[in-house]
This record gives sequence, C-alpha cells and structure tokens, in this order.
Amino acid sequence: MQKELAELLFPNIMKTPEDYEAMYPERNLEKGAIVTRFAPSPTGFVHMGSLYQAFIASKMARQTNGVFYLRIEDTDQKREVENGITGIINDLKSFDFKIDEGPLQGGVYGPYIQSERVEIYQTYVKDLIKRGLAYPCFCTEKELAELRNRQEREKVRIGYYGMYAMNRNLTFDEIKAKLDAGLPYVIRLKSPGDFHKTINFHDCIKGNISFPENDMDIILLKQDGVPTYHFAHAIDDHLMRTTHVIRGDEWVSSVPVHLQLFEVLGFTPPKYAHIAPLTKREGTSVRKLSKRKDPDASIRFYHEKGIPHDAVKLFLATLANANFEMWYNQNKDKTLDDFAFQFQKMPVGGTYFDLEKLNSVSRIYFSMLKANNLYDGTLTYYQEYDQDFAQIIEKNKEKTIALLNIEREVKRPRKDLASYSDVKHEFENFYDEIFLNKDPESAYSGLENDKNYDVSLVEQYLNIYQDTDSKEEWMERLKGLAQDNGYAREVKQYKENPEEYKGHVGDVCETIRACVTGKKMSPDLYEILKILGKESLAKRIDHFKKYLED
RNA sequence: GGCCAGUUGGUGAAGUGGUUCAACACACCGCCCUUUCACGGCGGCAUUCACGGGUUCAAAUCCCGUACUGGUCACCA
Repeated sequence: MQKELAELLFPNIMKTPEDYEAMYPERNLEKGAIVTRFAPSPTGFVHMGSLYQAFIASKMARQTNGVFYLRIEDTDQKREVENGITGIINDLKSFDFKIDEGPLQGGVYGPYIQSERVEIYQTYVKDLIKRGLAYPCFCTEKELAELRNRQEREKVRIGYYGMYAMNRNLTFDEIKAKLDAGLPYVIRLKSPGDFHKTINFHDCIKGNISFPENDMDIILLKQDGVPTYHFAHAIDDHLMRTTHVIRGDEWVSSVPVHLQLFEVLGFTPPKYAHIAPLTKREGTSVRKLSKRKDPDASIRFYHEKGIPHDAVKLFLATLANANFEMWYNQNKDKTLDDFAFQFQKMPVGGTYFDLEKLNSVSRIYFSMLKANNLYDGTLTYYQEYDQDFAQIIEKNKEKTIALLNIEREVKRPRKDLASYSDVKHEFENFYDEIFLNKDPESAYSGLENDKNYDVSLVEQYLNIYQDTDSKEEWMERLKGLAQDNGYAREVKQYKENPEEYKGHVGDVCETIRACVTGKKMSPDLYEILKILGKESLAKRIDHFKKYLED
C-alpha cells in the first residue's frame, strides 16, 4: 500500500537513494579534514553576520586541508533577489575566501543550487513514503490556524504532532480521493520521536546540549514540491559529504529535527558547530546585527570608509577566537593563515560587534603596512571615491610615499590611520595645490581659531633653513632660534623657571607646525619640513599671515 | 507560554574545582619619555565573577532555585 502511494505521488521519480549514494561517494581526504560550507539564501548582499560565518567555515576547512564549498539555498522563491548569487560570490571573492566547489566553480557533488536538486529530494521522499515514514498532508492554512488556536486554548504544545496530526493516518483511498479532487498537499515526516524522551548531542562550540526528542510531523516537501530547509539540509549535507555543519545558532533548537531526519534516512549525522550571532546594543537590550538597522552590517560600509578587507578579517578573527589577538600581537610577522582556530574557543553567547574595536584593529593593520603598499591602497581607494585627490597623490607619488613613510619604518610605528579615508584628512594639507588654494580660515581650521602665534619665529626659521640638516643639526638650529627669542632651549629649563622665559623650544616647534600643517598635531616636523622644502615653507608663511591678520 | 542557552571591571572578554583565578585588549585617569600628536614605559580602574541556597577541606568554575538577556516554536532560511 505504501509502495502504491509512493508511486501514485511520484510516478516520475525513477532513481533510488542507492543511485545517489553511488553518484556522490565519500570524499577521500586526510584524517581530520573538515568539509564545510557556506549556505546562504540569495536574498541580497552578504552582510557581516554571514560573512563572519563564512570566515569561520572557510578558515576551519583551510587549516585542516579540507573543503569549503558554496551552496545556494534558494528553496524559497518568494525571497529571492536578482543577481543574488553573483553578488554573494563577488562578496566572498573580495574577502579572498577560496571556494573549492560551488555554482560557478562546479564540483562533483553538484549541483550546488538547491532548486536544481529537486529530483534528488523527491527521490528520498518517495523512499520515505515507501517505508511508511512520510505521508501527504492536505491540511489548509485555515485548518492549521484553527489547530493552533485550539492548542493555545487547551494550553498544550503548539504544533502538528501525535494526535493533532490529522492527516497522519489517512487511508490510501482517502488520499486517492483528495488527490483526484485536485487538493494541494505537502509531504510530512511521520515523526517517530517521543517528546518525553531526551536527545543528547555535542555541539563543537556550545558543548553538550540536550533537548526533548522531536515529535512534530515537520514538512519535508512544500506544496510546490520544493523541500524545506530541514529536509534539504539533511539530504545535501549528507550527499555532499559535509563533516561539519557550521551555521548560525538560531538553528540549535532545530537539531533534534535534523538528527531525526538523519536517523530515518539512514545517514550518519555530521558534527554541528553553532555560531553565536554578532550583536548590537540598543538601549538596555541586545539584538542581532541587522541588515536594515545597522549600516555597518553591510560590506559596502567598509569599502566606502576604506577599511581594508584584511583588517576586517583580523577583526572577525579576534571575535571568533579571543586568543587570536594576543597571539597576533606577539607574532606580527605571521598572518591569519598561521593561526589555528578552535571551535571550543569560539564565543557561546552573543558576540558584541564593536566598531571601536575594529578601529583599533585596523590601526594596527595600517601601522604595519609598508609605505608603498599603503600608497597603492590609498590610490585605489581615492580613484573610486575622490578622483581629485587621487590625481594629486598620483602626480606627487614620491612625495606621497615619503609622507606616508614618516615614522613608519621604525620599531613602533604611528597608529594614526584607521582607514584609507583618514589619509586625506591627515595628509591633504601637505600638498600646496590643496593647502594654498584653501582660504586661510579653512586651511588653518585645525588651529581652532587660535591666533596666538608669533609668525616672526617662522620667518626667522626660513632664513636659517638648511635642507641638508640632519635631525640633530635641525634641532640645534631650533634651540638657537628659541634662545634668541627669549624661549628656553630645553623644556626642563623652562619648567624649572617658567617666569624667565616666553616659553620653550616646544612652543617654537608648535608655531612652525601650526604655520606649515594648519594643525596642532602632526607627524614628525623635521621629516615634514624636509619633504615640503623651502619654497613651500615660504608660501605657507604668507598664507599663515593672512590667517593671523583676519 | 513551552523548550534551549547565556549572565565575569567603563567596554569586549580569558579563565570550567585549589598556592599568580581574576589574564589580555579597548576606553578612561595619573606619571614618565618627548618638538606637538601619536608611539612606548610605569601605575590606577572587579577584595570579586547576576542574585539566593547547596555539594566540597576548597567554587567564577559542580548542583538546585530566582531574576534578567537572547534564541526557537512557519508550506522563511
């Protein structure tokens, strides 16, 4: 009878589970190799939360010489977005995640798009029906809603299970009659579970967890013949020979369903690793990072700000394994690839997505770049976002690299850059074509309207300027200049007898700095002056005077 | 409401029974270095690990309860 029912429902399915088992054999990999996947729905761009999951999955696969593949879960046509798949692939590519198998790169376990695998799912469903483990259900939305209401009233567990599974024991003739009447139906699992029994399993991240067994007759195939997530997961991850299912922890409570599915299908279950969500604070509550509410959830955000993807990855790495940061700080010459991530060290609760932390990670990243690499990245960034500035730094390539190199090739480099967008802000005043073309007020806006400077100090400095000076000679000159004008040669001198001086050599520097950079703070003045040269200095003095006169 | 999980300083977090167990990072403050800022150095910032009880010679670490936070209970993934 069950066999007849199976044939009645799926007359066109000719293959058997055995055929697919043979088609997709076990992978031949070294022991401990992790086969895992990134399995998004094509609902738009990849956001931080899913990127984080992809990062962890690809990392775990890479470091065990395993396989990282991409599977598109497009079983819900309603949610689909145009170009969703290429968008996802491009996003992953831009972060340099190597995809071993996927819709574009192919692979012997394909197709890697679920909508192209419908025949496979139906084959297994047909087999389950044949074995009396699944059945067609004709319940309408309305009936289901009524059931829910009734269960709410009776204060019993809500769901389609046990005695509430109305269509569970329909006879063959009843089913045939409904079919003949053209009624739509879904295929449900005839759950063998008992809610009063407990199922234990081990999650690689969360540890041992126990749940009541699943007794819900969950839907396997929707009305359109396409599987639900649960069923597709069981079939695909078995057939694609996934060893570790790495996914968001909103799935933890579904594990009993999934384990049951593996059981009835006769599959060995994979290991599970449920990743805690990236979270944000909102008042006193905590919520998942949201595509809609958080601009920083989008990858675009980092691109526009000019935070390199490698810096973002470093940040994700510290979120994934907090001990990464310490290791990295002690092994600056190593890369992400040299660190072995551990599931056990991944956070169990929510993971706070802290932009300030990203900032600090990015600063360290920038501080370690070589000037010419920094230059290349900067140029690429401004070619996209500010062509005028891009032209200027391109025209002044050597000068720009020299500027970017100030206090860089030292043991402890500066950390004043957190993004490419900071470069313009920090350095634009060093280009005469920008600085001198600004009106004096805005060129010197960094002085915050402080006009208490003695410009004659800079004029005197111009007269004694020697571009062959070593740093020590330069300093000597400044000290002389200080002394001649009633300033202390040394800061200490001044501190001991402040009333005897107008100020100290630092104040002299400060005045030159203000004149030259338009700011109260800057990288090493000696280096800057050397790069700018005497001519530029002279022009800046005139500019400075206009500002002071105003 | 049922089921499952989490709760360590200003923040993120290490740490799962015992003489450095309260690391580290970010933030903040103080001092030092110093031509400014930064960098760096030193110091400060949880007598205590949500609360209450229990087990133990010994608990942030194990057990029970309470509170709070989050997840989940779809023909969405």
